[in-house]
Amino acid sequence: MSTSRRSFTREPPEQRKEALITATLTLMAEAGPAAATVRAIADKAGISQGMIRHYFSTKEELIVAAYEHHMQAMTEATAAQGSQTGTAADRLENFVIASLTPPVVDPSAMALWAGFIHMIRRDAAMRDTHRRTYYNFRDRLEALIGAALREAGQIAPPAKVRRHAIACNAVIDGLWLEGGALPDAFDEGELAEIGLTSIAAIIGLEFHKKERAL
Amino acid sequence: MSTSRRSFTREPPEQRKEALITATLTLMAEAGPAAATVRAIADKAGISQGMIRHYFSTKEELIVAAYEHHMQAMTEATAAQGSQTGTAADRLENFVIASLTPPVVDPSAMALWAGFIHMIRRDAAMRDTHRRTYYNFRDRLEALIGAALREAGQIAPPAKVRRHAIACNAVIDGLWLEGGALPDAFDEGELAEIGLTSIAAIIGLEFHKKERAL
DNA sequence: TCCGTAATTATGCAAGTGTATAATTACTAA
DNA sequence: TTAGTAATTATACACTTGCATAATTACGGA
Repeated sequence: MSTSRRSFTREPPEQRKEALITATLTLMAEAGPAAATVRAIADKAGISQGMIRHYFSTKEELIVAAYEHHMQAMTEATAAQGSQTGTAADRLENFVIASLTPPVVDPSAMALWAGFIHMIRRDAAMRDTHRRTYYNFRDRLEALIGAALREAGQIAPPAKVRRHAIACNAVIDGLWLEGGALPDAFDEGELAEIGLTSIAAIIGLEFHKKERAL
Repeated sequence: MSTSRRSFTREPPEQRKEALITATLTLMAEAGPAAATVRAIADKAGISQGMIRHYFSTKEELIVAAYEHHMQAMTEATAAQGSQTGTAADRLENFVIASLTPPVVDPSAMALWAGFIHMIRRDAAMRDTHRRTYYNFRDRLEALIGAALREAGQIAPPAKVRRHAIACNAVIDGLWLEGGALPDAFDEGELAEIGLTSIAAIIGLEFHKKERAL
């Protein structure tokens, strides 16, 4: 009989990887990057630590995958709420609101992001993910701004729309950051309201939707 | 004679603390938070590791002091360039420009900041420093905005000036972040230019200074 | 000049780290 | 039913970590 090992079932690679990634993100969000050790990750995922090296060639690689996962989740969260229907201005408005309210604005999500972002200077894969994520967000914003301006009958040179997108992106990022870092400093809905007002001023357009319920 | 120890001189506590703090910041900026071990810090500071526990009750305490130091340096850098003389609009303009050009905008400074900021959720002292730093920056911005508006003969309700300050702060933070994270994505002076244009639009004022040299 | 004190160095320690490897076990296909 | 194989677990290893403590040394006041 020898020593009794814990029983296990074989699972598809994608499921195992996802479990490891989720465990990594949970640990990092709850207790910081330092808490995401191979043993803690494996424990939280309910498997043995050998699995990390089996599915990822190194812990570093798992971290990169977790970063990618987190950023994709945030991207999807901003795209979820009806950025598809309605006028361009409406879609832009929804996009901004989604970006500046929970669950996108969230202390855990912000801390997680910060725990990753300092790595982009030293890790090429992390840098690449950051670059891709940033441009993806900004390009979507730029498309919405351009469409909203055209919709309002304004001619907008591409260079100007680009600068608008950079500026609006910065407003959103800044407010998102501050909402995550000091959650008690802002009333509910305040970040979105300030974001919309600022973006309207920057691109020279007004949003027409009625006040949202608080 | 026994074993030969390295010779040393006694130095004032402030000097030792500063050496340790500087070493910590350098290591964290160059190689990330994980590289700032007690041994590496002591080596870089040119003293033995026992000094860390002698001047700080724990490594954590040194990290907090280093964070405080870094944020104060950034604060001073934004205050340096003539935010004292000239019209309020000029001072606001200088403040924004200083915040959106090197050495404030800097990949190392940004990575350093990110390496710290994820700790504010778990460490009360870090959280306190962040809160203080954030409000200090925003309050200075709010004062400048209020003065600039009054100067232009506009009446501005305090609540409105507050919202303006939150928004302008977000623009600056966002641009600062993006400039540090993707230094090649923006031309020299572009961040400051976009920042000034956006802030002018948000508070409804124009900056009159001539174009700055690139 | 010399002694006491505190700063400083050196060393030790228990715990934890990522990774490598060996031992087992579940599942598949014949 | 039974091999074979790949997934999974368990364990070992070399190294690093933060902290504690003992041994030394510089310096100021008598």
